[in-house]
Amino acid sequence: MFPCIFSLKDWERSQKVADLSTIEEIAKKAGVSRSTVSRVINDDPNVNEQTRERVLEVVNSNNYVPNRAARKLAGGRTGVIGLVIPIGVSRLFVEPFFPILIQSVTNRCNQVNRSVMFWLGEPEYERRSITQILSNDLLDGVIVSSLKDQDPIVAALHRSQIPFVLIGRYRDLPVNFVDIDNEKCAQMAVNYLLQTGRKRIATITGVADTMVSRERLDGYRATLAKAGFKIDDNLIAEGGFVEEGGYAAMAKIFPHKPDAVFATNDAMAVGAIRFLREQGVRVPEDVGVVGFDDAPFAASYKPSLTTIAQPIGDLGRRAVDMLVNVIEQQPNDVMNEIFASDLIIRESA
Amino acid sequence: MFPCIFSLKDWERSQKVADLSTIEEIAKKAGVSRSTVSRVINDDPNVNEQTRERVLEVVNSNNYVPNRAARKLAGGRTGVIGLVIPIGVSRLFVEPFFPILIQSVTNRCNQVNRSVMFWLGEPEYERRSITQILSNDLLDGVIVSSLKDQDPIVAALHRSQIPFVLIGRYRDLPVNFVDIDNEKCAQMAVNYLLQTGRKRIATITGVADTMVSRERLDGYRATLAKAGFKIDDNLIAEGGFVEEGGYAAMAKIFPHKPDAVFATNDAMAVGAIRFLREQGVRVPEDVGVVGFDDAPFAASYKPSLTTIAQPIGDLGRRAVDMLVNVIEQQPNDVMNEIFASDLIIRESA
DNA sequence: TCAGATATTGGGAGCGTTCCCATTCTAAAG
DNA sequence: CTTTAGAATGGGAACGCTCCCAATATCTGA
Repeated sequence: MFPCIFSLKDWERSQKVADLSTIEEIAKKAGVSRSTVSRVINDDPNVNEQTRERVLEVVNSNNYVPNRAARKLAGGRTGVIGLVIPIGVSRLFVEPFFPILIQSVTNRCNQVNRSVMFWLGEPEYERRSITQILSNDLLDGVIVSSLKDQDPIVAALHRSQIPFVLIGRYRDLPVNFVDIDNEKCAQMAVNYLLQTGRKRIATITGVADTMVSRERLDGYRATLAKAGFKIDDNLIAEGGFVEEGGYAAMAKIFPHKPDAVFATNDAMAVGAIRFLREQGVRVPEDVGVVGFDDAPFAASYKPSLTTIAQPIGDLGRRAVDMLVNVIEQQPNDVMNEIFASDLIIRESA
Repeated sequence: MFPCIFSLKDWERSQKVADLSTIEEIAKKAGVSRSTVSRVINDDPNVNEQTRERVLEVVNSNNYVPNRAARKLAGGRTGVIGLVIPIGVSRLFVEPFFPILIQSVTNRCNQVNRSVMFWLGEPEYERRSITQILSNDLLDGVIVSSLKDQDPIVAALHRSQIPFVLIGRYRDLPVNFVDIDNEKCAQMAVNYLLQTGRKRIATITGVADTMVSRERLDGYRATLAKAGFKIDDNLIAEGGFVEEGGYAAMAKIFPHKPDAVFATNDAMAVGAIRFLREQGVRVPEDVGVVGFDDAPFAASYKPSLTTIAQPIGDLGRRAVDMLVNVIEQQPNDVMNEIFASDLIIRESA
């Protein structure tokens, strides 16, 4: 179909053609009406089996793809899903969460024959353009990840009536989302540290005004409290989910003599370990470190990271499936799904 | 415009509305015709200045955004640009090149009021769907990065007449592209190693059937030859642009006693250093290592990496600008732009 | 054998734009 | 005061599809 091009000669020979026709042309070739072709390509059951095959044959041999713009305009779907990740460059590059998420969402979309339209985090002044785009256009639905608490996009989405699914819950609003149980994850991490005899367990939190940070911190607090420990605020510091932040947070915590740290992602865990090393502190002998994410580097890092593995791929795939379901079935109730995570025990704690 | 939502009450109160109208409604409100509004929003000069202002006022106050599907159907543009990066997961996660590229492309697109549709690398069987999508749809144009030699997408793009720009040249075909001078970069790296007295300089190449690998290898060969060295094929190994590959390549090269390595990206440089360390070899004292990319971790790695810094952000931005230009001006000649790169000297060589 | 149901098909209308041509308005020139 | 070029504006047609209803073909049972 699409030959490779091996030389300039090939290139010049290769003719510019558009072998794709309109539904009307396909109809004529198949000897049926526009409507019948439309039914075939939209899987309408009310078509004679032989007719369907004949049409399908013409469709395939002509490499016909329906025009999405026309389809949308006529009240149909474009098959385009928006993916919005409103975070800054620094985290996008460093946290493995995002590339994996992006990959799993785009892959699943391809599998279910959808395209992905993409928005990365922007300075505030560009948010307006995002909401404009969302509220009109070519999108059948939207997936949004990593929201901050006061992000106006949820309200915009809601107002514009476009189907959407969040990755990570948003306040306690009744919206569609997929998520992990962050509190329980934190509980697993802290409990493990307690089991290994740690007495002064610190935590490095992520970005302040996000559900995910709050939940992990709540889990940390609750677990310690339940074990009969008093919470020492000196053992809590914010790291913004980036390596440098982990380093700085560890520097703040260190004078208060922790014997373990629950870093709420792996990037910060690495930052923390870097600081500890510079102080001549041994990990895990003197201070145990638990991370979060099971980043690709977590296993090969020295020491390899004990960490919580989120099923990021599952989150992305399920978000797509959920959104497609919302688009097609328009259910009345909101859908939620919580995925389980695992504690991966390695060397660092 | 879009208030934040602070509670369930807010949520319930927030009404679902679509305050965006059609061009016809705007026209009525402004007391002009559909055509005039169309002229205004498309910057047609044939509009009375006062009329233009009046229309603009209505447009803004109603938050009107033209329907892209309708626009496309009527022969206009959608303002959507496709970004295709046909590489596998392993590299996407590891090489900083891609997130930075993605970020710079999407940011620039936002700046020039375009949306980005996104395709990541896929197994071969999905390539078909990519070309299908490209050849029809909502896209005004396409940016493609990181092509392999035999990738059929270029031919498909050419045939379908859609404007496109490549990041990294493709064979010697007359197509629009932005690129760096890979041969010269290799020359810089190797020359530097020569200047520091290295005599047995090895290289770890990337993915075999790509221009970029070939060019860097050519540059390596040419520079050594020019300096009067004989090329020793034992000092050349392929690393596939990933850390593991760099490690394995170094393992192959090591028995042949190199005193320096030009790794054609930073991930492989790190892999190579990991191997050398395990052998008790000191970097840079015993073996100097030069990387490529100036990845975020390059500066903080121990030893910090001497590397070539590509202007990735510039490449992405320029690709967008070039594509927009092609879309709007439809120039007859192809456009190329080569960006300069820098050698960043740090500890590893 | 025929009414009535059911399966299948066809075609008009309309989605919201842009493009193009026709019309109206303005102002300068005769 | 009329004519006319040019500026400004309006509206029909078309883009390619889906939806809906009407028309036709086929089948069922009495």
